[in-house]
Amino acid sequence: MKHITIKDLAKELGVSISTVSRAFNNKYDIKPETRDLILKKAEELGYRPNPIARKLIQQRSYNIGVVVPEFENSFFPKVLMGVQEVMHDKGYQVLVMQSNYSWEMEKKNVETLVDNMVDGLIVSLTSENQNIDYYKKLLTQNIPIVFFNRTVEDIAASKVLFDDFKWALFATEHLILQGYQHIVHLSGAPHLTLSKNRLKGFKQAHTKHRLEPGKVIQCGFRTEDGERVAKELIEKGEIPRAIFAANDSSAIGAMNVFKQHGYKIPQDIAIVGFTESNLAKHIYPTLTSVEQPTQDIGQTAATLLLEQIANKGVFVPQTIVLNGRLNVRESSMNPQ
Amino acid sequence: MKHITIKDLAKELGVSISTVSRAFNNKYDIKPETRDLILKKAEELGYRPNPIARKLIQQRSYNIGVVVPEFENSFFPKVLMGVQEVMHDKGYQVLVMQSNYSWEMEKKNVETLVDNMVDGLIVSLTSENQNIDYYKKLLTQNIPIVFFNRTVEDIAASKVLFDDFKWALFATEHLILQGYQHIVHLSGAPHLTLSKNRLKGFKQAHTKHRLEPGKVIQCGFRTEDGERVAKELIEKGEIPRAIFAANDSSAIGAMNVFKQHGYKIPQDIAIVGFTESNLAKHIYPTLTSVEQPTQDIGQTAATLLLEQIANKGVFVPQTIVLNGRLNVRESSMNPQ
DNA sequence: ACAACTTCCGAAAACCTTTCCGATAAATAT
DNA sequence: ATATTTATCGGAAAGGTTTTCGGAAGTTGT
Repeated sequence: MKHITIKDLAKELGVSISTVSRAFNNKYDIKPETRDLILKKAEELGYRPNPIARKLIQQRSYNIGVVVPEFENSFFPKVLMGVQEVMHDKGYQVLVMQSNYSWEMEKKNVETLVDNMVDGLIVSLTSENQNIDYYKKLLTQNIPIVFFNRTVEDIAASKVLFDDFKWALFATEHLILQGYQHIVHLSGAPHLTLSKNRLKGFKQAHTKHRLEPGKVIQCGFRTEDGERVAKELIEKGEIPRAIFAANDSSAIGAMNVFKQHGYKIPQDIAIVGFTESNLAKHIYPTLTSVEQPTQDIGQTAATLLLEQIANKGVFVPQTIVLNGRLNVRESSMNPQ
Repeated sequence: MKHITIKDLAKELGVSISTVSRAFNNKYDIKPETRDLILKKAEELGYRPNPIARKLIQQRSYNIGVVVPEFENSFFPKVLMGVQEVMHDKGYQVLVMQSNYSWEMEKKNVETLVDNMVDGLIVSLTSENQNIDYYKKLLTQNIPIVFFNRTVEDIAASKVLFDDFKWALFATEHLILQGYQHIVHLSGAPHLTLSKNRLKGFKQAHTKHRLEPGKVIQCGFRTEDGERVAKELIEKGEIPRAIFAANDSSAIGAMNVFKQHGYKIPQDIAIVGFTESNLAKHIYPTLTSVEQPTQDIGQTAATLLLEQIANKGVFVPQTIVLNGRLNVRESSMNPQ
């Protein structure tokens, strides 16, 4: 017993295929009574239009695709929630693929999504150097894309971003105002704009408060990166008074190593992180961190994409920058 | 300028459509030279077979769908990694949908996935009572499904499970062997088999060691559930010597509340959790917890599904139970 | 030299829908 | 009463591929 098709339903009712189709897409040129009749019978037989065939002829799917590097940290899952919320409201389904920080896989993911005729894409780049020509080509083919979180400057697409510079400045300033000097920055993956901007913010805070430029250590985003750097610092005997890390994972990695070696947080070393992992308020001591409006990021990205899908062809790329919050916790409170 | 189709490519080369198709599906009845010629030209023109059309006629997609309740906790993302690993190896793409702990959404997700002609499904149930008739229908329609983590007994599908009973017993036993008595169990959502089994394990540990039955408090899986229960216990003045929680989130919630009220962990109260959240080894004190083989769960689920896809029609449902590990940490170490 | 295979390829059907175009009958206008 | 519009429907093309079937060569066997 195979799938029941529109033909079966039409024959069953003694009407033509086109009429059934009209009923399902409720077109104007069908008598309301016959429409109801068809819909009722369809329900009865369990008929549902085959979306594959529909996609093939309509060249659209009412699916949108989201591509993220990972969802092990809570950041991406949370923005995903935002995306889903508005998309489901509008009758879209959300297909998610993770690229595992590999740009080859990212490309493959985007390709399958496009091949599956998603009506649009929301993507957070794995690397800013790697696939951008491919994305530009996609854009010229008029496929709606909005980037978030990790993007690249010179691409004419909509983006929803976070003001990394501003909030890195605030975070650093917070440390300065707490009376800390000689702050060290553990910077993120150097090729990402967000790393660069956080670094810039760190530097700007120093010049603003007429301090010597703070020390910068190339670190990375993973817990192990933070651990490694902390160990190096301990070996060299260069124990900083305060640390501003480019994200929570590296902050926590460093913090743990320092704790293991007997340093007290924040008495000996103050620490602030970035991007509010869900560890921040549970770890000991609780970690001061910049919180991004994750849900909101997802929602605006989705809304932007929807607009773009609606006015296909005649849209102007928008860049929306969202606001955050600095959650001050124990790890950065100067005890004196 | 539209998509380039098989027809364009055929005309360009002066061969028939069928020959081009044969080249791409490398069938036996095509001359190797013409195949190479076609493939080269295709590369040149940027032609790729339209998967929608292909799905429509082949009734298969080389996509598989995964439906999970959420991916905010690291559990599901990690099994997802396992799934992706083996699926990508075999040339499958993985579409992920989250049902947000709503069985209506779960059903919708499964429907879109099926409509999109995924070759199979891997799902973790949101509720064990709600959609199971629907799943049974799917099964009779010969759609390969494997369940994991949250499943239901009387359904003839493959499952990959964890021996919650055994590991709950071990976890409780660990507390007993550390010298703790009067252990309280914070149980999970009562309608889930995994909650029941963890509860059973808790009880079994007591009878095995000839102890009074331990107290059970209906709690839930979220951090707030643990917080609520802890507050209630404090109000009533019934401070337990040890707690075995049905998962890490509730354990952590309870732990935080107790800590805030001045109780020392583990000196005053020992705690062990379940399912090794990524908080466990970062929180203070570090949390003893049962670790599930997440990656492995994903891999076996994927392998099982692949088998089932291969021998469609003539397969016997398999249930695979995987082993875990008890990570003993500070929160349960009896100081004396 | 002729039959019987191989090897390679083209034509056309099939997958399931939507949509354009035209047809019929009823309703309105003249 | 005739002409024109409106409401409703059916036929067929289109979307892009795979696959079955049959045919034209070339190859082998006797």
